[in-house]
Amino acid sequence: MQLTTEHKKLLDQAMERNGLRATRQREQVFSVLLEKRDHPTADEVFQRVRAEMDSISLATVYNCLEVLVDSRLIRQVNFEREPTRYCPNLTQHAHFYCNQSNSIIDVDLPLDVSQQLKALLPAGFEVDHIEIAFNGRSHQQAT
Amino acid sequence: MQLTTEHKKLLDQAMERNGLRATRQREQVFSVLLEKRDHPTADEVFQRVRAEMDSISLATVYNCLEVLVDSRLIRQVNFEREPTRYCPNLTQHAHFYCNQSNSIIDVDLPLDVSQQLKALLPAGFEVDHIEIAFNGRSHQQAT
DNA sequence: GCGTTTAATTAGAATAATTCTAATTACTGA
DNA sequence: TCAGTAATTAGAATTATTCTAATTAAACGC
Repeated sequence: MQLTTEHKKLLDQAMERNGLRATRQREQVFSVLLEKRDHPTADEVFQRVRAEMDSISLATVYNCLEVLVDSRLIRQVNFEREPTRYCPNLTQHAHFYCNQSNSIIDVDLPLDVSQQLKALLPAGFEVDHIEIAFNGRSHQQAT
Repeated sequence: MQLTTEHKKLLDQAMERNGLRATRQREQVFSVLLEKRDHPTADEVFQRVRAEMDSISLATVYNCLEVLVDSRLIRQVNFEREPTRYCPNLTQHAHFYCNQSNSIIDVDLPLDVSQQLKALLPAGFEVDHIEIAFNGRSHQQAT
């Protein structure tokens, strides 16, 4: 699978900005994440990328994921002690972990709700990021 | 350090309820968590308990922590890829991770706010638990 | 109280995700 | 084309945690 020109540009610019190179490996990893947005683990990303680029190593996948996270092109999602998962959804959102299907669903987080959360903090607390994880069951289709 | 009679009773009842024994080790682990509420890791708990009971093993500490979590006497807190931390604060609360001091501060979570969060979910989503982690810096004293 | 059953503890090995290391390969710009 | 730097690679190392098998401790029936 190929990156759309739009995403390719996004990647190129982000790499440029950080003095890094938009390598084939980084493109592929990014592409795999955009293609199937099911919050794969590093190992799952590795399997998927390998289907198209069988020389890639797991270490490179980890490296690419780190670079993409640092460049703010993707987000890292941690849940309990499970392996880290990755998602390309950069809008403010929370995650819902369905215990039944073992899947993760993005939940849109309106600005006013995150403001309200920040308002819970005493003065002098500066927030970089809020991470919200719901845990439960859904009778919906998983994404 | 000793458990207060109140906490001892709490532990005894919880163990009873689950058909488990309130062993010396479990008492000590519980006591250590109640004494210094700084969200220690399993290893830190191990160090602290060992000061009073030098025969205890790390495996036992892990076992005790698991039992206490399962019996709902303590809570498990995960942050990114860091070692799991434990806290005896059972009230609804979020956590603030200060990047500066590397400490964790409990943030009270009013019922109406958690209701509001649950309201973000589409119909058919049943929530067991919401986990909220703030990330940033605080110019306050860390607890 | 004494032996038996069952649960808990222990030390150390095993596991699993991730990071590190050192060597090789690929870009980039003079 | 060459030099210099960045990225990739394979495999070793690390780290938190879990597992295993053996030992110890507690509880129960008598």
